[in-house]
Amino acid sequence: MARRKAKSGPKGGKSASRDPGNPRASARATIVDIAHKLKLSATTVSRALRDQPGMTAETRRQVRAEARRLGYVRNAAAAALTAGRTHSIVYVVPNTSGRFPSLYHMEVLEGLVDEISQHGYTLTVVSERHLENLDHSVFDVFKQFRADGAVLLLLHSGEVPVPQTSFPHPVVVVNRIVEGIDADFVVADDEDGAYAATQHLISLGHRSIAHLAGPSDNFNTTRRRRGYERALSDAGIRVLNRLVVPVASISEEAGFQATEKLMQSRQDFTAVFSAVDLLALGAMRSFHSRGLSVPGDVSLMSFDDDSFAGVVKPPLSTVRKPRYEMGRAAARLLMNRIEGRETSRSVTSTMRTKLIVRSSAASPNFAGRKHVALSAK
Amino acid sequence: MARRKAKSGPKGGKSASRDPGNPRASARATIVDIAHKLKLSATTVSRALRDQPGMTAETRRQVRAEARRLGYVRNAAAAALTAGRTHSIVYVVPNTSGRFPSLYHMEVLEGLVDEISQHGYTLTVVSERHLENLDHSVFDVFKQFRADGAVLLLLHSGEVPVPQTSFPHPVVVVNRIVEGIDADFVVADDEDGAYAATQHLISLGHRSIAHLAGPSDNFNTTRRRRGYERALSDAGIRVLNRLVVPVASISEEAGFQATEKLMQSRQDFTAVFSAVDLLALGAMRSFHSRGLSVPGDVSLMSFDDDSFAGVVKPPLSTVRKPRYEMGRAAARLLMNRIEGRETSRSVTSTMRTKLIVRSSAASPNFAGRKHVALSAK
DNA sequence: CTGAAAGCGCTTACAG
DNA sequence: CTGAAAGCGCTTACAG
Repeated sequence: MARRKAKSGPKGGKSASRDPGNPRASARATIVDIAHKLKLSATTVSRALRDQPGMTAETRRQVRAEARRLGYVRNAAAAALTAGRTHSIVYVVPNTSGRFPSLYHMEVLEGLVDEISQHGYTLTVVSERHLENLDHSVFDVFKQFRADGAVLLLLHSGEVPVPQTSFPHPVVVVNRIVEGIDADFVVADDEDGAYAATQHLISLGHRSIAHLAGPSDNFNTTRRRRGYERALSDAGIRVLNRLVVPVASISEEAGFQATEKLMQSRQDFTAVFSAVDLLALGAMRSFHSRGLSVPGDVSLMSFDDDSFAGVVKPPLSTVRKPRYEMGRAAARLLMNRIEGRETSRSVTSTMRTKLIVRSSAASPNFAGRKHVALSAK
Repeated sequence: MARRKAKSGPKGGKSASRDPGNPRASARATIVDIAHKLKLSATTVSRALRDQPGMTAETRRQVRAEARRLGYVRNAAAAALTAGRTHSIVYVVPNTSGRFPSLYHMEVLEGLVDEISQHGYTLTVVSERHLENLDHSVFDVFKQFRADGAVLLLLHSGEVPVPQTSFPHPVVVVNRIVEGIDADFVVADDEDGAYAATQHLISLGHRSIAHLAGPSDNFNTTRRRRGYERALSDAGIRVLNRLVVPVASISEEAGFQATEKLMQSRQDFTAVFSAVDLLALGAMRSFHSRGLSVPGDVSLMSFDDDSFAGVVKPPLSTVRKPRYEMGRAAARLLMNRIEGRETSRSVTSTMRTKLIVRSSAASPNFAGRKHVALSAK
């Protein structure tokens, strides 16, 4: 006979929980334990537990009560094997290098977990690095892992290797829109956030506003630049290319260098809108090194609300993406797809950003301020 | 007959990958696909794939080659169901409120994922909040989720509800040691880190060093205080209780208040060792508001290397825990337990901290400095 | 060194 | 409204 039968005693190995020889074992109740107790079939129990229609309310009630008494928890492996769905979502952890991505993706992850667990789903985390070691891209995640859906947080700029085949399960891409892939998207309205930041500066009285622009192949910073330009235009202010300094990479040093360059070009301006907080940090260093005060001599606004933003001197006025909510939104999109409520080809959920007003921007003090152009060394 | 057979055609439903009617399906190859191709049994294929002994090198080679050709990936659900182990680890995401915990647990998580995926394990993330909604504590994680092990990052101070029964699978607790629970532990050597920080101050010439102490029920900050006291004693400096200000909760404001209190008590000191970066931030505010310069008039050292530490003015000298490495260490402990290499009752892995010297601490300028005691308002 | 058979705990057509 | 039977894709004693 089968070894398991032999091992688990007279009851026929139906469940370790009733095995007297193994009192302290994991002792998981199964669906047939419940069925036996109630003199029902496993089929009925299974249906009752999954809220399937076609049964007395009374039967259902009894099954649930018994399940609760026994501390029954569905064996996810068995369910996955038979039903062909795992009730799990994979989240691909990006290869983060800096701090901000880390913070970003943690909050996305938290939103994700909170939302899917309410739907009875489980989150499996896979690292992009691991996928790469297996010679796979993030889009190949289903080749290696079984899940009912995936969310990919895409943090890097530039081209993305668009997969040849369509995905076997729904995919949500967070943080950027990639053309030509069969997925849903969650992004923040970076353009609108940048618009609001710039407008804030304008409403303070600034007319000459420089911009530290991110890399031109970055999905998010290019949209921030558009927001900046649109805010100026809408206020009847000309967009001057010489006030826009593009930056090739995102770092404090890059922000410093870009600002130095701006100063050396002897443009005059009363405010700067930086596409990224980290760049703003470099800008501050540049200003301070020239004895310029923020916001006394120059106002500064930025984007991201990185963890240091509220803590630097002066605290940075900036724009925040709803990171946690973006995670939840991604989860909801996935649930809608998986449960068949969403049938359109692709949906993009664009989330509102939030203007965080701190103290790095103020009205220009035309009379008393040091002209930044004069501070060029 | 069975519906699945009927559905997948003449080959007997062995695998969708050979079903001509469904060319684009998920098309997962199974073990029997490989077996058929090679005229072997599923048993042998299964064994070959799991590196079990007792077979020709040649057979093994063939199986692996065929598996690769077919893009075979083990069906984890089936394997879990039969073998009784899931090859997955649960990570319980703590309820973070502040930023630092978020950063902390992200890096722990990354170390965890990287390490376990090398062992063929998968990471399932569960939130503490979700467990609580189910009326469970973090220690009940196995009641709700099946996994071969768990890692719990315990961030909060104070008592912990020690579980009555032992765990059905290995558990590693990260960030604190809890007596009376059947687990392994990964902690940093906070005492040693604090000792090093204090010693750094002493070697700079400070003899009068105040301490912003964390909550007295916090596992980590109490060890930091011990490190501070031991460093003083070892240097022949008396530990003065009036130079130690305890704080009830950890926040910038609490650090500010504690420092104000210290100043008002008119103690004189030339340096402060703060148990937590966030408190140090409040201390800085207090000093600056009194026109005291750091490190000109007071030196400041801290602990955590929170994300703002390198970015405030002046950049904070502090102590860093190896967060990523702690995640890996937790994973390794788990693997050792699961694979039976570790049999002792409990092992605690204490990780070395790192002194990060930036610019908030310098030699005391006894001649020129403003005495902090005189700055009391 | 290799395989046949049973079983893990569910779910799903199908039949009543 | 309920159940018997087959099957998901593996792994594991057991037998040769």
